Amino acid sequence: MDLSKLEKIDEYTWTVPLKPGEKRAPVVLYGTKELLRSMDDKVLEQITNVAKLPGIVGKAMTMPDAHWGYGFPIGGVAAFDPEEGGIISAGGVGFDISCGIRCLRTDLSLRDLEPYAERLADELYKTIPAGVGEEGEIKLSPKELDRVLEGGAEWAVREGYGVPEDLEYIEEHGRMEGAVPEFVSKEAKKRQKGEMGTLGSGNHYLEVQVVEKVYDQKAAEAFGLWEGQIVVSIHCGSRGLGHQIGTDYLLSLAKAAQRLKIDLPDRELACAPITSPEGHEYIGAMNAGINCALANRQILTHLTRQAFRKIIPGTKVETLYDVSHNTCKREKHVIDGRERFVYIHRKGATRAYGPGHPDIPQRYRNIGQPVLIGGSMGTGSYILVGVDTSEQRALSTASHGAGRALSRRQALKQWSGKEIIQQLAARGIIVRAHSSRGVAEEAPDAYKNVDLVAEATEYAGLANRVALLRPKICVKG
DNA sequence: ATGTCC
Repeated sequence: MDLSKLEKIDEYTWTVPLKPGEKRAPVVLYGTKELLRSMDDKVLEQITNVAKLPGIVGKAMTMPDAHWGYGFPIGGVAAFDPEEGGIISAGGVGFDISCGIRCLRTDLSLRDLEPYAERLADELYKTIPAGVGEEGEIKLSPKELDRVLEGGAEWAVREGYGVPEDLEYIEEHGRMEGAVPEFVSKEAKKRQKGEMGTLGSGNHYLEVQVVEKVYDQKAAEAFGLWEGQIVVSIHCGSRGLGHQIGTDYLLSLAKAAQRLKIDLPDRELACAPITSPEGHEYIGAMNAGINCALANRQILTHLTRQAFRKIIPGTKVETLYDVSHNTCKREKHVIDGRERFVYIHRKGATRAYGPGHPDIPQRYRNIGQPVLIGGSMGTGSYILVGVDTSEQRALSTASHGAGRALSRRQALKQWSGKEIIQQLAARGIIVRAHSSRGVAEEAPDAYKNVDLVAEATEYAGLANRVALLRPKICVKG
């Protein structure tokens, strides 16, 4: 990104000056000079376009891990007020609705794990269905799938995939209100009927990780984390169903925008007023997509427990937290000095409530919401905690991952999957992948440095680092 | 991300 187009507010906060006559909300980009410089100019163009959408309130923002996406940048955040003609956009949520990370803590230390690592890797690879179009053991009738879309992780626990305690540590207690299965197309449901409890492909993964470093002892204690401990991170979303909802509603919202003569700065920003029929339908379908993803990660949690207990009997595997990073949620915030309900698009961005928020599980409430930043394969991941300053700065939002630095195509040109797996093995990381090409696309160096993203997230006042996780086993689609 | 072009 060309930094000369930006105005520096402080080392971690940048804005774009308004051109004469230009009408839009303020744009704020969070991140260091180095991170911003490595971003595509498209990120700036896209977030400036978002700032022009009807009914936007507050600022259009990008997180330190932002990169070029469909319509909205990934790492883009924007809130809209329905009472001011605010819109909802499928491109502002992302195709993989409610893609997110579930983190599980175990009672194992790295030393406990080491003798079993290869066998556990094989067992996880066998147990966790993954890959493009890959189906699992669970086949659902249309009726049963509707129950998934209404019930989310609650449905999964009811069916025996996990324990009620898991639900307490999932956003929305595992079930998103306002899901309307009737607004999800037959096609979307057809694609999902065999895909519940599957990991998918692309940047999705299941990693067994060790807590390498604790930054904040008090928060780590509250989260049940200690140095040397084994944890598991599951990164996946709403699979074929979410993707199909995105495809369906992109068209429907584009038609609505045309009918209502909404002046779109970019065709990819197809949107409709929150209060319009199309907007209303998308919200019902999107919430169903969120429940699909929450149920999916809940089933994968159950499968992970099974694999651990088969190889290392008696292992405790508890849900630390589950965050979504592709959503649009109705939340109460003070904007322009007034409390109001707004619809916040967080695309490749994580909700990050500071201490005391009632939606944080009791156990963590005085500390803040856990924030999970997934790293690229073979590097590291971070657990952070929400802070007070994030509300005013970014409507309680933080980064979600490392963010791509190279496109998939560029990555494929540079590496082969085989060499990446060998390189990681030499560093003690066991990779079990369904696709060698997928591994090349996800090569560690195709991503930004996650350490810099986590550091910038903290210094920008969005969330504080609690623990650094290093991968030991990585299962990929 | 994605039954990576029904």
